Amino acid sequence: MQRKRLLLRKGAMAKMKSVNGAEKPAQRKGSSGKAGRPTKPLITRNAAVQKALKLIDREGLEGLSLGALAKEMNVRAPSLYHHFRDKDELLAQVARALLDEVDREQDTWSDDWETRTIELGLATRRVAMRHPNATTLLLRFFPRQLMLPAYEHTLATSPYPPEAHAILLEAIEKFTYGSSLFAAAAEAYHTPAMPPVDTQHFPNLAHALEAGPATEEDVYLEAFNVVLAGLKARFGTD
Amino acid sequence: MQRKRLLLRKGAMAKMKSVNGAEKPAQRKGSSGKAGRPTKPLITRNAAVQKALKLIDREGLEGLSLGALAKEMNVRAPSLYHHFRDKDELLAQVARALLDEVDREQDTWSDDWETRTIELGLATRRVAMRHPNATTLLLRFFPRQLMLPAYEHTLATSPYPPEAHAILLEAIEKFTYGSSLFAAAAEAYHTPAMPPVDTQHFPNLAHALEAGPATEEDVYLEAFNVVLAGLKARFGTD
DNA sequence: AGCCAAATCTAGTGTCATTAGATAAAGGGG
DNA sequence: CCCCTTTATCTAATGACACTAGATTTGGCT
Repeated sequence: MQRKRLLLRKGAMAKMKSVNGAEKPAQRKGSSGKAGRPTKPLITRNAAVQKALKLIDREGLEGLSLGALAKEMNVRAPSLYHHFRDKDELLAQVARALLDEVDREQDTWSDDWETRTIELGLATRRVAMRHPNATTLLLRFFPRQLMLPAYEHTLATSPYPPEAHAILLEAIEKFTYGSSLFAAAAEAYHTPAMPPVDTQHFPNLAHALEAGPATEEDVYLEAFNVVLAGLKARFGTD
Repeated sequence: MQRKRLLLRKGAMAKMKSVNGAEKPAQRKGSSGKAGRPTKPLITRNAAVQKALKLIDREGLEGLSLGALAKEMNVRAPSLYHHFRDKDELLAQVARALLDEVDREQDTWSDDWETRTIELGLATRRVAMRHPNATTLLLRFFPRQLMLPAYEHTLATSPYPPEAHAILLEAIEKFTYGSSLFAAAAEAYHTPAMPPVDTQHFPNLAHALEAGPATEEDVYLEAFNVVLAGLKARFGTD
């Protein structure tokens, strides 16, 4: 059941833009008030995904039930199944929407390799902090396809030899997502990134926490520079 | 309606035992087969947590329902609420159990700082790969308290000055968990860590993937060494 | 001997994802 | 213009599940 919607109807394409004028209207238009097909589709994949993300931002991941999303769209929950096979497919699209936000910034970035690499990581982390409740979705539904062009660009312009590439990606990607996921989780669940540390038992740790860079993002940036320095030390020639 | 059997006399109950023949063990011991407090507690927090982890390992995170766990323990689901406030409290204990596995290895580690630091990261990653279905719990319920002693030890013996400590922790911890979380997620959801990459469109990326170190763990280790090299480059004196 | 607390049970409740099947409009072909 | 298929929504129902209420039985303390 549920075909696969390989083909968008052309008519639908033309309007794809109205995504948003829907605040309150979306009332049953030319209908007798019963059920059946509406004059104008009430749901589009895109609108549903965006509303879902907003709902998650506002209420948390657990706050996203199909019922709640449907209500948000002035529609009933089962109708969403006409557009998504199941809830997971919707969530996967939300994850994709997150990385799309990163992707859209790319043309504003520097040409210098190190700078651009930092900008990619930082953009990723900032999207995570903009949507902390949704960030864990990236773990379950990582749309790596989306990032391949950016990664290819990173490797193609990198000053390091091919043998370094896999290691370079591992270091940068995993560090960035590790930092982003934990920072987002701390925000989402209202738990401090670090618990109160007993200065008596853990003097070095306690000191590190108060003496470190001002913001968590600054710590991230400094650590990113450590990674870049490591790449240069291990693989650099100049 | 449905009477509540408030007034049944004990004698009447004596024969209604045939319940099920229940697998084999943990049969009600000194009981007449009804309900009530058992002679010996059937549930302990620890046993429940361990069984929960096993269930997650076997069936996935979604496979852990309180009903399933209860069945595993020859008990009914609501009984678990005598030992855990709610499911989250149980899951938090499972997360703690994971880090306990890391913790228990500590005394086998080297005294050399870099070696020991790698051993800590590697042990963390290996626990994640031993329990890939449970690993995401670390994001929601990170029992950082457990790791404080290990972190303090790392800082106390590190060859780097205090200003470096916060950055050092960020780099090592976030990289390690980033790698572990993604590797575990790939395993848990049966999705490849990297999708098939089109050699035409992404030549550098494709080459990096086939030319890189043999196993994912090897890539992790090499990248870890990059981080360590970066620390030395940025903060080292010798 | 009696009472309170502990540990389990049976019976629900409400929420939620998901399915089945009815209904009505759109859009195309005669 | 009528008919027919497809599309998009609905109502109703199902089954899992987390969690609650309150009954029941036993252990331990006084």
